[in-house]
Amino acid sequence: MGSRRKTGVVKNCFSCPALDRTEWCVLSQAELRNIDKAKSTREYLPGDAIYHQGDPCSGVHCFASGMVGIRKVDADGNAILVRLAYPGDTLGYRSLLAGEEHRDSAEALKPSTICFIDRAVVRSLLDANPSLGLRFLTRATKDLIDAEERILQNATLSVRARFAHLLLVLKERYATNTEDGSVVLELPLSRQDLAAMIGIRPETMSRTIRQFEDDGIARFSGRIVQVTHVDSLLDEIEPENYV
Amino acid sequence: MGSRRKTGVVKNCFSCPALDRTEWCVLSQAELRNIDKAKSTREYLPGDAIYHQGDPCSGVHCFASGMVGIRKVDADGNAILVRLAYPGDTLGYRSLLAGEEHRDSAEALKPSTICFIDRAVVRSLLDANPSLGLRFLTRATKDLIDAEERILQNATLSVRARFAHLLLVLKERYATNTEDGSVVLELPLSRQDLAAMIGIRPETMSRTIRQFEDDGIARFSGRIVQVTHVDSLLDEIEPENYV
DNA sequence: CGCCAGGTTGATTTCGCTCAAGCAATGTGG
DNA sequence: CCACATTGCTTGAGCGAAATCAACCTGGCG
Repeated sequence: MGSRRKTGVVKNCFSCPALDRTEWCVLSQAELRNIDKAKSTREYLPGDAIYHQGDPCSGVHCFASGMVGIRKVDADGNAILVRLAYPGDTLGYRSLLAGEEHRDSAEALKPSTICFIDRAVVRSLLDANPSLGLRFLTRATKDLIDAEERILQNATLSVRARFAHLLLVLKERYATNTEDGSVVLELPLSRQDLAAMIGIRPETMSRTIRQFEDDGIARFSGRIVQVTHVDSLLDEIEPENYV
Repeated sequence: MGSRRKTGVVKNCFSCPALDRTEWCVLSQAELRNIDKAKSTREYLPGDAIYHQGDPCSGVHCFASGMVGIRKVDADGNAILVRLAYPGDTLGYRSLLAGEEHRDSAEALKPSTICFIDRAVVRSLLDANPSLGLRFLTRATKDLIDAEERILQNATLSVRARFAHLLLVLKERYATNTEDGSVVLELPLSRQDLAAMIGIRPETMSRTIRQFEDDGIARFSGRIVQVTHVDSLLDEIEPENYV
């Protein structure tokens, strides 16, 4: 006991801790009640699959709490981590809207609570309440801008810079405490997954971590990272910008 | 004369050659008439900017005919080509929906006809006709899937494979004629822009082109390319897949 | 004519991958 | 409880692909 305290059952959508961050928050009380009745809730443990790439996409998953990673199978058959999802995210909405089957897999990385909403329900809500569609549109647009930003960065930046950037992003979400200017955080990912996130091999990840330690940028101990100089991370990203 | 025949003035939206490919095609006649009255049309010559990265985004541009490239300024200040737009595309909708200013620049690569629609008009249409929003949502989702596909490919595939892929994509759009199995097309891009599209340096582009010639995959003469074996291009992309 | 931008080519270097070994933590079956 | 696989991580050695640096060539264009 004690290891499951965050996975308490979500009673209903109204008390969902992530409701404010979801697209559904524009719905009326009556519409929300519709979802609430139609949804099914499940608890996932680390490693559990929420859905698999290639599965038919029969609805969306509403990510209430926990931690989830999105994976894609590459040409060699490896399920590489492509991004993280956050509570409030609606998993699988792209596949649902664009086509038939899931383009990627979703896997719980920590104990998570996730609800499922059938496509028919989503469809009827989209038809009934135009603001829901606009809300999803805004979301898709934001995701799109992020994706294009990432294309540019992967093409332009060095491995060091990309790793520094990743650390900064993770810091925003997972920094535990800050003291004398340094930041401590627990990486939610294995080295392999860290590597995949910035498109490199695990060996190169190890070496890059070692470089960062040697350069005094951060200290790594397992998944605990102490970033000694946040500014150094920023310096890594910007190759002597002049603007 | 003869070099401008494709840039005839677009009289109105109803006779727009790209209407079927736009999101606006779901609008009623009355709504389309609204756009038609509110829009302004402009002709652009190669090199002309449609909008600049950083500009406030005061509406969308409706790409009727011609050819347009989307550029992004990288960390070094170079305006690198990130993708091509096609007639029927609505330029700048991401920036309009997501935030304030343009995240990239649009530039005419060939003589082009492009209309401008003010954000207020777009907004009122989105509010009035829910299917328009859903249409844009589908579009954004498709773009998003493309972008993520590209992230994966850039990380996974070799330069040869990425160039082969680019040639195949350009072939779909710009293949002029096919004869004895070979395909001839006119590349719409400079070497520099080709290089930027697959995230490499111009020098590497030159060498890759030379490799393709030496390997008998294609013959390059200026911007004219004769792809001798289309199958060879496909072979380049799939590194002995077994599935 | 000289200039300049775009393109090609060559020489060299750098970065990240591959291959390979070793190590610590964890699990498993006898 | 020990012998042993297994898995994730690190480290080293060598290689190869692409970047970088540099020269040169070409075709406009003032």
